[in-house]
Amino acid sequence: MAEKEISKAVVARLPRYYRYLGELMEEGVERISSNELSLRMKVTASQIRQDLNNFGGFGQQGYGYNVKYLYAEIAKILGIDRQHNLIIIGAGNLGQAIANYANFEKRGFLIKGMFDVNPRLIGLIVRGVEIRSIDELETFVKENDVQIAALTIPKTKAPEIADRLVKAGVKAIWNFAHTDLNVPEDVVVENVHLSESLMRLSYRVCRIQDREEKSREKTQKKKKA
Amino acid sequence: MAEKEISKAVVARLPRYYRYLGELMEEGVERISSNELSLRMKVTASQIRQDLNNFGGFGQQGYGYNVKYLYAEIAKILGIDRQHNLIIIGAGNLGQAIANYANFEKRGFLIKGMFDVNPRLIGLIVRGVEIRSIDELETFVKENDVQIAALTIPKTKAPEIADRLVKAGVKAIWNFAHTDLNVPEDVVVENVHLSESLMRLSYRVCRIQDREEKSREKTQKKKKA
DNA sequence: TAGATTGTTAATCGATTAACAATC
DNA sequence: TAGATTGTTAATCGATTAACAATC
Repeated sequence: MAEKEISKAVVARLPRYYRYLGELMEEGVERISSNELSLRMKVTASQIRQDLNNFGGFGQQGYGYNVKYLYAEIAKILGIDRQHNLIIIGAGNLGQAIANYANFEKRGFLIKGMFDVNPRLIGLIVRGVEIRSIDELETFVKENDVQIAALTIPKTKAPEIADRLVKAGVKAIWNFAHTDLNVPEDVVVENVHLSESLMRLSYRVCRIQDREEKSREKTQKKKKA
Repeated sequence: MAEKEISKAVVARLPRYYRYLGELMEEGVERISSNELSLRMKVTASQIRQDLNNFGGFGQQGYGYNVKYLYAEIAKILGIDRQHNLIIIGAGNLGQAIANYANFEKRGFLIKGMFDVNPRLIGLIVRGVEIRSIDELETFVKENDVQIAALTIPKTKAPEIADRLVKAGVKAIWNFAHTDLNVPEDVVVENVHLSESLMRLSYRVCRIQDREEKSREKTQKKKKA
């Protein structure tokens, strides 16, 4: 009965399935075959079936998948049917952007508090959540059963705060700081490195620009010849 | 001379190499072997050498890699030695967070303008950049040679704006809207789906929680026995 | 030269796709 | 029952790791 470890690639795709199923529900679609879904999502039907079968047989031969049912099942797998208490460290624009994103609460992510070092921010209320001094961090985490901390602070402070969070009992860090964090293996870190994302974009734009330039040069040559 | 296509996985790792090399430079380290770097980055030395050799031989046998040189070479590969003109569509918290991130300018990303539909935001200046009405979008893109647009708007408006951007000549979209975009193949889309990132985090936290619960049950059973 | 470390080829591993029997 | 579509096994493809000859 040893739980087979699910590959990272599969898990990474689940939220996208979830999103498409949500859209289908909104459209009033009741059932969908892996083939139809594959056309919408631009992946292979085979991959969809393989991915889902890592977690169980959610479909029915000759019928396909019941949209509502599959949607609920994926929610369970992702754990967004449970409640997660969350805090945000760093009440700058990025921290506030996260606090203001309403849909998180629908998915079970409850923002319990925000923290900052800036005295001008402390005491302010963002979306019903008070910004507190970072000094209160440990007490607050323990008293409010906080599992997840979003880290939207400069990279210089991130490792120290990460340590404090782990010691206080936080189980997961959603890391927006531009640095990697070292945590014990029973603590989860999910990185969102925006600058790296932008560099990947830059790489791809440049490749296209270069290609276009090259094809222009070719036409130039042809004209001369 | 057919340029071999570099795999997505390799490109995805480049910015991380770049970041670590930057840190090494700050520490005053002049050279580094693939093995030393592999220990720092927690990847295999083999992978580092393979990755880099996709773009050329940047090292020297018996010596390793010159940090400064490799740093500069990766910058060239990623195209962050060139200038990219960027606009931000959506001047909410997320848009302002991006505008305020100073380091982007160091990497050649120049924020030319911000756009919003909210009349109360239009006219405001964020980090020296004026927030404009979305009506001015097309004119502005053409007059300012804008290549990249960051899309920090609700998913309902995203496809329409994406179309307008493409028609106006934008070559890349940094998409923060919670939806996929359809664009011609010579236009690049880099997605940052924060909600999906948070769901992946949720999945991993739940697995750890479940595991801990199970091991607690086991000890419970042992006690009874 | 001897030692170190790359660049590169070969071996392994894992993920994706194809195929089809099972079954609704 | 016939048709459709899953669940699952097998085949393929690609990415990672290991090994080592080349070379500084």
